[in-house]
Amino acid sequence: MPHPAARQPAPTDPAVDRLVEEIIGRVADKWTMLLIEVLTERPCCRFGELARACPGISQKMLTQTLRGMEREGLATRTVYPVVPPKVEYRLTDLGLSLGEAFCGVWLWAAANRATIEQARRDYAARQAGSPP
Amino acid sequence: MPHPAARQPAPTDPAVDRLVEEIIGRVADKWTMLLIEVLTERPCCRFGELARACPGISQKMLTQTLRGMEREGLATRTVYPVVPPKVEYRLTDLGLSLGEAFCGVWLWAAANRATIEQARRDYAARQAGSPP
DNA sequence: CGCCATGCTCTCTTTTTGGTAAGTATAAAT
DNA sequence: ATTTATACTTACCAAAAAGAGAGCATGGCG
Repeated sequence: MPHPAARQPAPTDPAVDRLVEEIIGRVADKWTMLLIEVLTERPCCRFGELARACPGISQKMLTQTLRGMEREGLATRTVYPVVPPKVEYRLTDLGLSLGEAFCGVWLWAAANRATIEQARRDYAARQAGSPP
Repeated sequence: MPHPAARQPAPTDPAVDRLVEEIIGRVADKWTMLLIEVLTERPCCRFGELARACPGISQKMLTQTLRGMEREGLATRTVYPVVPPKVEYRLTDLGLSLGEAFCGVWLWAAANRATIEQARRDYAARQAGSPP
């Protein structure tokens, strides 16, 4: 999605584009982003800690998201063979760098919040006004 | 999701956080991103042009995504009352700036493509190796 | 007259996603 | 002997998202 001027020297290879889109699709979901945020602030967390830090997430989604992050190389999972079980999660450098990259979108959203809310109101007003 | 060091002067208000997350959820989907890319490269497109530029998108999804972008203030929709119908879409400044913000993630994905693919292979190998 | 082009909109079906709840393993504590 | 804690996994079900395909409006064209 880069601005033309910002695109890397490499030519726009459609195959690369598709791959990048797929990666973004896998990586840019709500829970992954939240977990990256949590793990950036507290670099080493157990499963239960993460669950408490993500209000509203179900165990299933948490497990699923963490497994996905592990698969994509964003986080590591360390199992201590003790009982009761203990498992720790950390971001990899890759995960950390994704957090930084996503930072731009986060700041954009924060900065343009008011504009977007106004746009929604305008849109709603137009919808209500024109049909009659 | 900002890095602690990069967070804006404003304190981390949880209400703002939730709003920002919601905005990102609405704005950061596959088709919206693709459309922003297309409309950045070719600033004024008709519906049919956009459909052709997004291989695999259904009419329904295209309409739906464009309406969403209009609602959030990312794009404008101009209807020419002719027959057959003619409708033109353009990015707003907000839409353009989102493209720029998202550029960071795009570049991250492009730059780390190989690393991620390797991570996936490693993960798959670990899965295949340990169960037995 | 009949057909085409365009940008939808509507309905129906399939796929995907996510929630809930129960089950598992095991050592230590009571 | 029973309970507790932890990190899952599995089965089942409901809701949401997406795809397929038909229908619509209408002026110009042959």
